[in-house]
Amino acid sequence: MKTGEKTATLADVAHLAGVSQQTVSRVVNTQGQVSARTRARVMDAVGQLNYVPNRLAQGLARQRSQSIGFATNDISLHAPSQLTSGIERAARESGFSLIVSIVPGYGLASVTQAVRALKERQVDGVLINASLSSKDAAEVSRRFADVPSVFLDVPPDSPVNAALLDQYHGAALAARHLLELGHTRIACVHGPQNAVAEHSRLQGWGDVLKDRSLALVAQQEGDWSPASGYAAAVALLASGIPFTAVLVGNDQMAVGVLRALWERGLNVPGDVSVIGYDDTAESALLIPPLTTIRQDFPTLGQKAFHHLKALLDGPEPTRVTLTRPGLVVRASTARPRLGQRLQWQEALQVVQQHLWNRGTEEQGGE
Amino acid sequence: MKTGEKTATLADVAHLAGVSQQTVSRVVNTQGQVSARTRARVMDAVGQLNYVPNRLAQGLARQRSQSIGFATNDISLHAPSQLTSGIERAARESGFSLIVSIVPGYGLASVTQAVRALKERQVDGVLINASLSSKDAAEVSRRFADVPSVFLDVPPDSPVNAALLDQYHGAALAARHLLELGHTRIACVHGPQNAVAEHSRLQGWGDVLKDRSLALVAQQEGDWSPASGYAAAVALLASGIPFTAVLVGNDQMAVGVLRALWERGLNVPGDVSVIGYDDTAESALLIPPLTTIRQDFPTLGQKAFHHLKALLDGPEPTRVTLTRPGLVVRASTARPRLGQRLQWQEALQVVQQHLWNRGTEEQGGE
DNA sequence: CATTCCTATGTTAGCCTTAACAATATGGGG
DNA sequence: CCCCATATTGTTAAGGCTAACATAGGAATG
Repeated sequence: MKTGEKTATLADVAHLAGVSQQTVSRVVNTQGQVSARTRARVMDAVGQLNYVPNRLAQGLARQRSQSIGFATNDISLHAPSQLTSGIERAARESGFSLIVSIVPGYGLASVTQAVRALKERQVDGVLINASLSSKDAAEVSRRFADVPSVFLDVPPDSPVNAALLDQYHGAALAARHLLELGHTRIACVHGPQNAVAEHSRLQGWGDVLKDRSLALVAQQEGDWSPASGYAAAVALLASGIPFTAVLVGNDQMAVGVLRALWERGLNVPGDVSVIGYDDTAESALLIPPLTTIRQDFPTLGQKAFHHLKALLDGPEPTRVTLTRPGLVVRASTARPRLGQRLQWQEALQVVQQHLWNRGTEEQGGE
Repeated sequence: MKTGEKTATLADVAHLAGVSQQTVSRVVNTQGQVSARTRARVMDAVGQLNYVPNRLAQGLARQRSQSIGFATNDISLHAPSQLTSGIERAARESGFSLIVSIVPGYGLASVTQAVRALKERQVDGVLINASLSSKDAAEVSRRFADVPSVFLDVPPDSPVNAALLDQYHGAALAARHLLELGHTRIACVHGPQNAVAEHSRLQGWGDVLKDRSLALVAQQEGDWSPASGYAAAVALLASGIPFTAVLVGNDQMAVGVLRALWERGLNVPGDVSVIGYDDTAESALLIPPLTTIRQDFPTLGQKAFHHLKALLDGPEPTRVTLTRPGLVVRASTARPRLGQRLQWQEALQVVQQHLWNRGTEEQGGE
């Protein structure tokens, strides 16, 4: 903070009110016995000087900063930003401030660096939303043993405190849905492999298919972005491998997949079923409305915070909470109807494409 | 932070290394003269004790916390989350931590509350991304005169430090684009009126139309969400007022608008042109690809931080920086072709709708 | 009326760092 | 061999707050 006309301190207030610092402290923190008269005088002085407590000093004296840290990877993505929203809210309601520290990249080193920065700030605990193997999570937890931590993106069997979404189960739900519709040739577009959650999902998809002696007919990796979903779908189509359904790692990539299929004149769900993951705000309004797996990140954020808070209040045994996502059936999935494509649909595509081109050529590029 | 086996302090390190605290401080902060031998001994002790500096104490002593605050409204929205990403990054690169405080609701009181919480934490400065009138912004700036502040969502003529996107100009770009294509019956779906930026945009749209003696034929308000965009478009259609183009306040609502038009069997851009605002990652891959106004929030966040940092380093005159967004022409806009709707398109809608319904009825709800 | 027990308030000593100043050592010039 | 400049290290006093203990009045009790 910059020096204006000097911020008032407890001592200033005490002086003006003619009482001791401690009394002012008691009034400000509404704890301990203070006579109504004194309280009024103090409050008055607080108002006059526009006193604002100094939480740094308070934290130093109390040995508790009333702040928590959130170490997360790219906060501009859907999941982290939704999580942040839930965490901040829960924290604020409990009187905690939130310090955000982005984990730049993957791996133990990056996470360690981010958490260290938070520890320097004396956060009372940390929430860690970065992909970490079971082993690495344990290592982080050990290395920062004096700072309670709750992980949000680690394998469910990690020996650390964690609040997780049951990715395996969610993925299984998606795969089972396709199976029940009668699909047997299923491809997938998954997220980055170094994302732990994605690994669980791949597993979930695979296991369900395996139960029916099936397997994914093709896989492509994206980076969560719509553009990467598009590229992945294009690659899938280019491979020539026939498939009637695609499991997609998140709804954003699904947008790209939908587009790629559309460009090829493939009808969704007539020719290809597409199922996403997340249920973002736009998913219900895409064309077609996207069948997907719902994940409630803000709520997960709140749960994670309260888990952390419990850890702060009284040490509990390490535990992992798993929240099961749900299947949301919309219009992007249906029974497979191989080889029954309607002729006039292709005609439509051509006409529509033509219209768009006309729209585009009138104005130059970007 | 919880007590584990006690975090090491400067004194502990000093003791172990057999030097004074001050010397350790000098080594840790790499400032002042320290002999190589001593430095080595200290570093060794630091390593052994796994010493981490206490930034609270440091902030108290230095009268500078090396942290900045970000007061923003709903961080789960596109703009705030993108902004956060840019700000955090710039801050981290300059050695600052970021404390996030959500502004719960609209208006001076909410903002004051959020900024006060940040001031308590002794942030060196604040970035404020909440809609505030010119007057209210000045009031906040005055009330927290001792904390340098940069505003991100205030009118461009506000007497405060601000880093803004030129919403007026961006909106004008969009309206001009439609005009140039030949549209005269233009409707709009705008965001919440209490959003300052939205006000500028409405103004931009209006002024451009006024230049041609035109006006918006209809307006609907949304809340930035795709669902609200859908509802707004439905209302627009239900009103019976004919229009050939829609200006939309953000790309997310545009998703809903596209969907509503599609459901009515209206072709975009054949029957109605749609232009969004933001250029989100999915915009280029929607069906049809969305013509929109590009806004680079992460970069704005960085600029805002550096503006704030300049304020910290040396008081400068108050200034406002305006960044001009750009028009991205894609396929959702074209010349108006009133009354030329193709019959078979409606037929297609019916068939497709039927297909989807089939897909849906097989599996129960959510 | 002395004694006990609250209630209301004050005092003192830290929390961990840094700024400012003090002190000691080192080395070269006269 | 003394003196001064420089390099290196140490000492002391904050910074704003709270925990823990100390003290002074009363009211209640016997």
